[in-house]
Amino acid sequence: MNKHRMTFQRKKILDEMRRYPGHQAAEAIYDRLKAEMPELSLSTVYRSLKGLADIGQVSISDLGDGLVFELINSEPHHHLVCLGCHAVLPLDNAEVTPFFKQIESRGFKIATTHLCLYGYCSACQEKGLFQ
Amino acid sequence: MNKHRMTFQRKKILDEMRRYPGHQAAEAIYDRLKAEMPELSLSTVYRSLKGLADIGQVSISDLGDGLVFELINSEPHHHLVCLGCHAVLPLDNAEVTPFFKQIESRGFKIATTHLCLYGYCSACQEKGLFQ
DNA sequence: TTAATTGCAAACTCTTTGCAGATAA
DNA sequence: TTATCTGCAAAGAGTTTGCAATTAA
Repeated sequence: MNKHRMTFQRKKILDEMRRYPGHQAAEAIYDRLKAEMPELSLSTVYRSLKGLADIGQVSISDLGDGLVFELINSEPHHHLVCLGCHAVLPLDNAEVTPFFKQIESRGFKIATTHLCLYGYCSACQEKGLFQ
Repeated sequence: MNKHRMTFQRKKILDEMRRYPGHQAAEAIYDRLKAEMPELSLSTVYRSLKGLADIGQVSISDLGDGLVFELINSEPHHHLVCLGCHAVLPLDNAEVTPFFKQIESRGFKIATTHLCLYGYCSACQEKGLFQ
């Protein structure tokens, strides 16, 4: 496997990843493409994503819930997740960047582009919905 | 499952975790205990660790290479996980606290006590093991 | 042409579950 | 006593691999 071919399946997978930026499981991509490509197989999705990772178009990470794939150019995006009401609040990248930069200044190159912090929103704190 | 019993197996598992502090896979604990408890089963190790997590003695995380279990020490502790070599590097709480404090200053109370950031250690960056 | 890719099915690893007997409280 | 726990085996997820047919370059 030295040369990489841009097959119909891989084009479709890339298109689909552009349509849904951010981390995605192989099966999520597969499920959505399956509608228009009923003969597509999940192993092709896995192999294509690894192939796309080889040529630097896709990143692969295991963030603790199975492999997730992401287009290399996706914008960093972060969230605060409320354990009380399950609200998902945006966390501005500008707020995260200095923290990441500080860590990177000592040699560790951070790949995390989707940070999730868990806790309690102000409404749930007032309701006493924490610890 | 409302009450938790401190069985022989769970005592041994706790002892073993005290002997090897830090993140451990269930199978690693199982393999070591198997020597002196040949009848021990891996499912008992998994269930005991989940039981110990229920009563707050053990934490469970998935750092990208399967579940790992760790004795709880009340201190928040954070890690940098290398996607290249799976090294787990400590991230000092003092470095994380100001970032958390800043977010909390706007009303969101963070409950996350074990932050994991994924990326590439300096050795893997040199090897080109990223992107 | 021909090495890379595909779909399918089966294999593999890690984790969970059902069950009947054993045991801590 | 009795709800919880155990070992075993089997089931489940998620991911990978072998194979013969297909296809991009």
